[in-house]
Amino acid sequence: LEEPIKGKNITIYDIANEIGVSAATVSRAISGKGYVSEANKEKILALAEQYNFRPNTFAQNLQSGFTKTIGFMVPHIGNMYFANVYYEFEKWASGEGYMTILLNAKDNRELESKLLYSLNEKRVDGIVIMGGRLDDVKIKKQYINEITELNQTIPCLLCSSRADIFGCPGVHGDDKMGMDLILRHLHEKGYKNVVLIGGSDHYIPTILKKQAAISIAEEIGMNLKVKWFKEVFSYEAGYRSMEKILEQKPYPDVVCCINDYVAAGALTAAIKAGLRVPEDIAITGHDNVEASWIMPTQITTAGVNYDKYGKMVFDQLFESIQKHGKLDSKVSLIEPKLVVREST
Amino acid sequence: LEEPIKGKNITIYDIANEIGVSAATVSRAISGKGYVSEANKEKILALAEQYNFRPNTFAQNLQSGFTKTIGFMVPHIGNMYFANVYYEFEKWASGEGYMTILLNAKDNRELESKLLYSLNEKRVDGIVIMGGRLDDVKIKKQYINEITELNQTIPCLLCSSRADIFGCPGVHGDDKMGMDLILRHLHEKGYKNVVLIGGSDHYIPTILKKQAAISIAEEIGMNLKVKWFKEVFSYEAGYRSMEKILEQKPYPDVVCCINDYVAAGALTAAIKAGLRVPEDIAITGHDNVEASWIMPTQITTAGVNYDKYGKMVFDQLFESIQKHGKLDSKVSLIEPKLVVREST
DNA sequence: CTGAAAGCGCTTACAG
DNA sequence: CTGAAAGCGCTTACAG
Repeated sequence: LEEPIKGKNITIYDIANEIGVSAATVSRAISGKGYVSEANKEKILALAEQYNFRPNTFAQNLQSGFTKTIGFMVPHIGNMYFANVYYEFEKWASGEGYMTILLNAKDNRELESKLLYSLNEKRVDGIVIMGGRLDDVKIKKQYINEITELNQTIPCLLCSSRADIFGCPGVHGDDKMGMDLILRHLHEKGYKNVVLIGGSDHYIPTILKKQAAISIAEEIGMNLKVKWFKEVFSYEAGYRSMEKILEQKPYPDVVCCINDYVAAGALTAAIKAGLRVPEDIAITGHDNVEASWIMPTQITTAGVNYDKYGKMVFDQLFESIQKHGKLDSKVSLIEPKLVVREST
Repeated sequence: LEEPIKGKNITIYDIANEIGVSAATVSRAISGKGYVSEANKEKILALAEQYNFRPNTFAQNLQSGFTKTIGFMVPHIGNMYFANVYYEFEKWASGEGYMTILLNAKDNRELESKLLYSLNEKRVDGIVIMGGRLDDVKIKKQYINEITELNQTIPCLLCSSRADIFGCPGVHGDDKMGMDLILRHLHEKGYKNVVLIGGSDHYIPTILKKQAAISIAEEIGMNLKVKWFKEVFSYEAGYRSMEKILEQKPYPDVVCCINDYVAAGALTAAIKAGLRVPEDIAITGHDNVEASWIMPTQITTAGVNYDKYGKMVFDQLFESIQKHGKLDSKVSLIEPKLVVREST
């Protein structure tokens, strides 16, 4: 086998010359579009194989205008919630021949803008955004416009319950239903006094959970208090919040946490304080990430169907790409499922 | 401000026509390379700004041959070891203007081949590979050749201690030193009988740890047994292995786990069995991922400096890109650091 | 300092 | 079924 000269890539012209046909014929043979005689087709494909020929993607892109590349921006891929969605998404995306660029925006709003800008320059075919500014209660008009405008050029899909204010389609977990499942489960188990921790009134998802919790608790007759402390979302937040809660008796029967990281922290603080979970105090989480099942006392949580979530994100984005970003800005909700474990 | 017509992208020709200069001049003004009169430059940049003009990346790529894109293949981004390295890598990569395509190979050797193939087609500027076939003791010649050949076209960087057999540069944690740190720490603490679990003789990294453990234990005079059970690497593996170990008395003083997931499983099994950690039995992990510090009994582990690891991976790959893949196949080891926690 | 022209590698009507 | 030609949008010697 002759090796192509290193550095010089094989092109359709090389193949065309060697066989004595035109580049157009080679192109047809390789792409499988248009007529080519069987004889020529065979010769061309054989030589292409031999030279290990790959059509130059840029040239193809330049022609088609598509990159078959998608941008995916998360705050931090080390957060298993994002990692899980990404993993499932990538499966579907690569199934359709898309490659995905994964960006960590580090919860930095300026950086988000920069990254979106470069994704735009890169001319990806579509963009998925999770977290960051999407969840801010107070959000600069400019940060909204940026995404609205971007969506005119490149279809965007937002993992947010209020994707519509950005004029984009959205996919999000049904947090209200999640709270509902958890509180009704606790109610059935006979728990009466519940405290909700780990959120803040600066972030949409935690506000929605809070509102849902309040109205459901009222409906089923549970005594619910919301205690937002300084730290939010994290293991640390859960740990500190639980410490604060245990400063005053009587303790609540159960502590509902805004997510599983908070729950893991709360669980640890409870154990350190010498309490038994769930006998002395019960704990619930949200999202069903690794943190919830890895704990020695596994945590009851509202499970996200990540497979469905990732598929929905891809499907919606794909549809929007087909429609050149003209997909309406409706939000698809992913139904959670109650996962009962040892902590309740 | 006039909006460009939707769908029709602004090109240097549009700008050139409107101002009455040639496309070449516009190109020079925008790229900043070559001479342009101040007067023209100003007009051009102003109009570019107004139209929000972005040079078409494909056209540029077609010209330059570079994509400023890197491919990064891991078995599963939901494993925090990979997520941590990726996160740090991406930071440095985007600092240098590279975007990174993240691929999950799902520990499927065939899929790995496919993904590498498409990365090749995509003409990324460089490729990072973690896990998968790199760690197999028995590896098909074809799987080795694939990477060796790929590295001729696209510089590859392997996160493996034996990158050299693929003819590629490598970066890897110094597992031998990690075992050393852990065993000496245990020795100092007075532990005598240690069992190593969670690995298998089918995977290079666990074999290296095993060999290191055996020779170090002998050197410092500890009694070490290696117990590989059927399952490996995972929380489940740790849980089952610990169960097996607790079937027979006397228990070892301490169980060393091949990684933190295994350690988390082992810890949980020990707690379920009514043992106190570390009083009744001590446990250690490896890698310092979330699983090690999130447990209510935090796990002593060999900490990877992920920041340094990610930077080294990028630096080496970048250097290899500069040298057109002609970087020698030496492996850079990242020094671990002992992280002492509650489990010992 | 500027423009005409060639070239990067492919695709796709169009004419035959 | 095939080839000549134009075009995708940019860059870069080259001549002026």
